[in-house]
Amino acid sequence: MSNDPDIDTIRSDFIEKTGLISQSEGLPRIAGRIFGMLIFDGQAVAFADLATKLEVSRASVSSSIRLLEERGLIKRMTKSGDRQDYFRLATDPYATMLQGLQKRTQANRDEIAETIQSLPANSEAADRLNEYAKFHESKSAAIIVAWETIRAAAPTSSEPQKAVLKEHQND
Amino acid sequence: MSNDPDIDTIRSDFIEKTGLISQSEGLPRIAGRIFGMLIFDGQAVAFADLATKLEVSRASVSSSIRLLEERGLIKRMTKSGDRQDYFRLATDPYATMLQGLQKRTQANRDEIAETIQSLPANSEAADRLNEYAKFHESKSAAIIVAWETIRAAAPTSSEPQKAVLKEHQND
DNA sequence: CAGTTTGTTCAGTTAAAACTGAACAAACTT
DNA sequence: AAGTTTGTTCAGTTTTAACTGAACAAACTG
Repeated sequence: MSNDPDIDTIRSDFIEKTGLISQSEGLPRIAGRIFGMLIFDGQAVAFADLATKLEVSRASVSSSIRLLEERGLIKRMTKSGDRQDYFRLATDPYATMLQGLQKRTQANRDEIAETIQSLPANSEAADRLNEYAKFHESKSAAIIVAWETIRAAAPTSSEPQKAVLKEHQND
Repeated sequence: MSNDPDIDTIRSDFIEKTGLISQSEGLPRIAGRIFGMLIFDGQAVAFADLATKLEVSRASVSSSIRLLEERGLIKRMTKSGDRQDYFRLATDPYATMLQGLQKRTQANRDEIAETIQSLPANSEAADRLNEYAKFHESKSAAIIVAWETIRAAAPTSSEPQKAVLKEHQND
């Protein structure tokens, strides 16, 4: 009874998974699918292929790509003799994701700290707000730990890029 | 130039902040506001007061309360001689939040691990998926650290509950 | 008992986000 | 130059989630 799914099914299931995971982390589903496709395929993928294979509009690809670039999770590349843009994962996307998460968490903590500062000196609410602030602080600190773990585990700068693909300088 | 905001302004600003923070963590904004109100006020708040003070419908209060109860973040109480339900923060809501986050993160990791398992033995994609799985794994591990930090820091079971308020047994 | 208070449920509305099609500008090709 | 390919933008649509009002059941009150 060999009911092993074929590789294409595995691939698209994985892409759907990353779509859902990303959605739960506050990214649009399409952005997560693009990210998953880049993980799975491993090579630079052409802009048009993203739209075609994911069956979404070029507009959606464009805006999701922008989000992913802004967050530093993917890189845009060019191929000599080809007018299309290509995309691949950034060098260390997971460390970058953790860094982003940590910054947002820290920003939340700071917001709460600000409220505490503005409270009158004797306010009995201060202790409770401080518990809440400490929660964010611990979370932030823990993410830094995770970030260091990831950085330490992945110092191998992966396989060298194919010569024909070169980084696209954007600014 | 004493432009210190009064306590009510500070209070509602804080409640709005918790609403936004919770929203970024995947809870409806109203649930976050309820949570914030319970933090700030420190005492058990009546169901009707939640609806009135937050200027939302009883239906919204009901469903947000349900979410917060399900996640173990708040507790329902009764007051003898009063037919209303009252709500207060659960004993250790932040530890519980971290625990929930950790479980979801671990579930994501497991999903990816499942995909890796189903890949043919020689698949060159496996390494890349494994990086992604390790990312979730590190995140999960780090959250456990944060959880332990919080638990260690907050062993004081706060001030004793007012005698007139008693836990509501729900199942 | 009829009438009130209370919290939940559910159908329907509103609001927010995701997504699309079409127009466009820039860079190319012939 | 006219025509093509490519990615972005933006107005408008679709989808999803949040929220509400009204009906309801349960528990109480007089």
